[in-house]
Amino acid sequence: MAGLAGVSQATVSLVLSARGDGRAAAISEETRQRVLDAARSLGYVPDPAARRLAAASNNLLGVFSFTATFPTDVQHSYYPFLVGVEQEAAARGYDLVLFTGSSTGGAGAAGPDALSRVRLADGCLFLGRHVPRAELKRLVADGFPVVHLGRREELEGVAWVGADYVSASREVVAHLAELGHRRIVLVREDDDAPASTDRQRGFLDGLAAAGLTGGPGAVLRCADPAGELTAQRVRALVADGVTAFVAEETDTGAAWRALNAAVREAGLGCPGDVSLGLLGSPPADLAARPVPTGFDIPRHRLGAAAVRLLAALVAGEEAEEPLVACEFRAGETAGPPVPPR
Amino acid sequence: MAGLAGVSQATVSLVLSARGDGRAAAISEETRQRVLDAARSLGYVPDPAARRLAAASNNLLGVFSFTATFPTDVQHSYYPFLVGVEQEAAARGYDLVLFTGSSTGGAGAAGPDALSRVRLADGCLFLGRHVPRAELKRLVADGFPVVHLGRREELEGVAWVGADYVSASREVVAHLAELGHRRIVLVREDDDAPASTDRQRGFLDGLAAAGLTGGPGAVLRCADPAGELTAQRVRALVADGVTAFVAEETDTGAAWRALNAAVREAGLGCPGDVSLGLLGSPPADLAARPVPTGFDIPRHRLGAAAVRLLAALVAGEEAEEPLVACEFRAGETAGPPVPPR
DNA sequence: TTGTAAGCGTTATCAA
DNA sequence: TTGATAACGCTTACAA
Repeated sequence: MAGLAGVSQATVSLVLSARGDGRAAAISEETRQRVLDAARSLGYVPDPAARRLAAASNNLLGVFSFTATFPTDVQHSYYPFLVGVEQEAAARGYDLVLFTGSSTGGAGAAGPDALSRVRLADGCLFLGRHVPRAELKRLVADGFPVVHLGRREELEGVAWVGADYVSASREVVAHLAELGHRRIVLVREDDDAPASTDRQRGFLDGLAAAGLTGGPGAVLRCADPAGELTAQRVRALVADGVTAFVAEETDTGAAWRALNAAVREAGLGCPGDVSLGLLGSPPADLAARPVPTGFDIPRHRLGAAAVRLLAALVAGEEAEEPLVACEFRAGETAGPPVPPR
Repeated sequence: MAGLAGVSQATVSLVLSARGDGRAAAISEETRQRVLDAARSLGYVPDPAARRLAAASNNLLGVFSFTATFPTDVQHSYYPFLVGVEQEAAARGYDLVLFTGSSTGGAGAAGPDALSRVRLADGCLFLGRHVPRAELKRLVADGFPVVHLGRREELEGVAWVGADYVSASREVVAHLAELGHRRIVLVREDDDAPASTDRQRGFLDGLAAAGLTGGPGAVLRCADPAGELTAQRVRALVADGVTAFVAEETDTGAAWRALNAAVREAGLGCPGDVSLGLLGSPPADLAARPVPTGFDIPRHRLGAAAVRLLAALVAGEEAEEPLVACEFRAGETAGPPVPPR
């Protein structure tokens, strides 16, 4: 190549990497053209591998998930996040490396060095619930840029991006309070995932902000929502003055399902007799009608925010705000309170 | 790294690249362990770019799409393919590089060298309709392993994997013939996409195999199905002895929609009065009921097959059968023929 | 069984 | 404005 154009390899490099940049100043137009022509006629393209070797960064952002990145079941997949991840990565000129099969028994599933593979990229995004803390912290300790998608305050030093469940839950309660509800009950499952805790906090904050009292019965915490949340129980609560219920969103949608079933079984209409709220998005099979009042987790934006943060870390910049706001969804399951019949 | 283990760089390379292979014979178990331990403690991972440059492989398979890889609309996305791609890649120990933003204005959207980025990987999978032929053939000519997902016979030399529409369509016709239908009409759009042509061929093959005659009217080819395929037309055909219709699947589902609309408008029930078949999967909004008799394109398996083929090419092996069988779907829109009322 | 050394195709740093 | 030349981190003969 350099031969055909009659110049040195270095000159070729100069010409070809100057493309786009305005600073073509260092090369004479004639040489430039000669090189460009030769390149075209040879179909020459700089080898990206060599390029990256020499330039020490490879324009690659990793995505590592502790479960299959593309599970067969679209509902429980990371797909929505990836949409945002890809868009933002593309916008910033990064390509994505999907580290496959963490759980699928794939590429490097085996050893504890499975995680080391990610060092191939300039930085890596992590998704999933079950994180191998040690390995992750190791990466961080080595100065490798790491971002976790989902709140991870327990893992000190690990940067993360998460949805602001607190504010979103508070907003839903505020909406109900504004409609006139005075007694609202939260139905949640009995685990202590950050996502659950956050929602409860937001719920209680919202109550307080509206001048309402949480009281002992305001949070219905049940190991098995379907078992505890009976029609009878609902009827009793309503008789006692409760006019609205909110359920937390979980993987399975169990709380929301149980709540709906119990209300229906109690012979109560919604929002005719009671108002319902869902702190999150409905499971796919219940997505149709009626649209639950609640909020949506902006998965696209979360993915994008994660990439932004990661890109910042890679560039050695400061981390930004890790919380992404959720979107309030008016829905059709909440109306003014109605006194019990 | 080599220092910590007290061995030469070459030994490190030997140890690390022998992994998986049974031929660890050339290295003493002790040295091997020492290197492995050192690597683990340092979190060392061979630089893929360097690896590739040094003429080996880097365990990376590329995925390049000519539209955004992750369109917001899941329905029209490559998601189903990616499920298979990821699974198969994981199973074979490959990681995936998503070359982003071909159309999104991303990473390398610009020049004609956008495609050259894929050379970083050991081989690359291409998805999408609008292929830059020249660039692709260039890659192939350079001996870079390339597989296109979807039939691409026009691009000589480019390996591809596609669905076997011919056999699948033939099977649907055979099913109808077995039910007793003697006059079947194919409704197709008026373009010459390979997918359309294949279906028609399968349709005619199926007719012939069942001892039925295609005849001039067996294929209803209309530029605008909605315009041509009127209720009147359907009624006339039925009066003339036609007892079953099959429509091809297209992006928009236009043919199938038009067929359904016309039949309904003609006051005919299905499968009571006429049987219907769909050569493909129904559009999402019509997916519910009734399930159309027809076939499903096994997108998972297509993705997996593409990876298998690509892996074979990367390994310098022979290409395998590029056609993936579709799955017959009994559905609920076909029954025994009924004489016109 | 392990070490030495020659590339691989760029980029970057100096000189010229 | 251009040309040598030294990295870059690895693989792979070939030598020890």
